[in-house]
Amino acid sequence: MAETKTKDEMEKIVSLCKRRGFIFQSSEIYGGINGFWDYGPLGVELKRNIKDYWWRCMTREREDIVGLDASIIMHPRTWEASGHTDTFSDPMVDCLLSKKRFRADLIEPQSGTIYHFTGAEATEGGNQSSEPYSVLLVAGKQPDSARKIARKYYTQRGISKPELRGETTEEIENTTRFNPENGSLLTEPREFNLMFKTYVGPVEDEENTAYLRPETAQAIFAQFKNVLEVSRKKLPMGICQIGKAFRNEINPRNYTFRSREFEQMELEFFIKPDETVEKTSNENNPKSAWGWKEWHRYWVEERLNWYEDIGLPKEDLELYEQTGDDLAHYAQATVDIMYRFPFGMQELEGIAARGNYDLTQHQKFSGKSMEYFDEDAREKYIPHVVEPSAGVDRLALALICNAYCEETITDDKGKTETRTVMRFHPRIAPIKVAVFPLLKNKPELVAKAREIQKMLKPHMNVFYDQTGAIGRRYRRQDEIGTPFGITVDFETLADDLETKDTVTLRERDSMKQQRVPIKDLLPKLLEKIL
RNA sequence: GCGGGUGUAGCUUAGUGGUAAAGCCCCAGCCUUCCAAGCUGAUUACGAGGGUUCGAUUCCCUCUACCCGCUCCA
Repeated sequence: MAETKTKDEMEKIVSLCKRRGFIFQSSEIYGGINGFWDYGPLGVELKRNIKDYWWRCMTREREDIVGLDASIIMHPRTWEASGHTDTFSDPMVDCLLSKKRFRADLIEPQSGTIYHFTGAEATEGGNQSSEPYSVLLVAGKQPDSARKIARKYYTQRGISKPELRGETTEEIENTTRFNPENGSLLTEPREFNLMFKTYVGPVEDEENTAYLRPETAQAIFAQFKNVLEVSRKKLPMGICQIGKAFRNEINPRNYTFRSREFEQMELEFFIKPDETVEKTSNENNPKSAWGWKEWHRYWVEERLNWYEDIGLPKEDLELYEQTGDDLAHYAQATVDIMYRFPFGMQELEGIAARGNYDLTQHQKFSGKSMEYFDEDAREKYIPHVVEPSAGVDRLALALICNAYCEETITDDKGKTETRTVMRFHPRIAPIKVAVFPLLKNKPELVAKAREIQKMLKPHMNVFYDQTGAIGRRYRRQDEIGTPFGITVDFETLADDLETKDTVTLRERDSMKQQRVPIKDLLPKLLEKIL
């Protein structure tokens, strides 16, 4: 069933998400707003199930991790310490000829001769341009190649067969104002600030500038000492958090994949520095000998297993190890967990070994100690950290893409039709079970179905439906990924049959049904969805 | 940010310089003893603003959103 997910399919998925209430465009009635999305009734359940399961696996079922829910707006110094104020605002330049965009600070300085032109005149048609333009000619190239570039530029601007005007030359060294690929002049550098800016208090001035957090992680570092103390944990220990983050993406793309407002699930797992590990490891506890490499590998494995646990197949997941240029300057290692989206292999989660960079920075900027006293080693140090950081919205999209399936089925009479099924893992399916009376105009069927709905409701998301033919109701649930359907029929009510107080339990993927005593329903379902 | 494409009902599509049609979905009712049956009825749309015009969903301009490519991407 591993059919290829095409772009065509992506469109169907987007359409289904809207039609059934998973995802809507934000502010749609006003024409929408680029990079923002809303989750409808089913989408919000899906997201909640994802977050709940992550939270359960990260904190409740572990003894070494605790939670945090920090504010979105923090003291602006936070972002100076983390480096976001600097690195999240890159000056960018565009090539006037090719329109290609560069980061101004990454352009190699060049030396050579600048050819300035004051304009150009068309040899045909008679129109002209008085816009100045310049081309850099590096040593060893013919002057005509500079003129050729200039003619191209003016041709682009509507001057046919242009004759160049006002040529002058200038020697220059180490300039970054020209495109290294073609010599064309670049635009003035423009700031691209990727953090959302706002003002704390009603007065809008520089003093009051604050930012919507671009990641949840920094609050964990900032609260490290507080949380460590109240949690009464010893290293290694982790602090995790789920919350909104904001990035002014230059170009949001691929549906909800790259949004300007998104939700993260982040863990900062604090560990001993490798030097300390050597001193304090003991034979009874193998993990005590783990340095950052072992912990990093451990978290990659943990997270990979977790994705399989909620239904993403191994063959559609891939690990990508960042190296060299990709790797942030502070990171010792980063592994991305990628998923095969219909639009390509894309990152779901990054697991970074960040050394003690962040805590060191916050110690430096706040003047407050971030040190930890290790009782085994009898020494103080700033803990190191491994950070698994996942995107909730990306994961929700991955799960939707993964679940989407169209299958051709043939009925008893040999008629074929298409069945659309969302094969969500029961654990994350928005609705766990649907309850139907076989017919709605038989009060005793309806009453029994309502009774079952009431019984299950406190334990899971149940949907009751009595409209139309039973087959239609099954298909409706298939399309939103409800894994189970319960139908009350006449055999449920028959006093003289063994089937009294049994119902049919239909399984979404196989469409197979079995008769189950009503009293067995709850344990049977709970076992599947937990 | 650049280039190209697109925007008519919840979805998929017709169509026209004189305010719009259909299928599916949805809702109500009837019917229906297990996989989108049938019948009756109902709601719902020309992305926004401006211009040309007696009159614009249609032509023009601007904006916006979505898709593709480039770019960007902690």
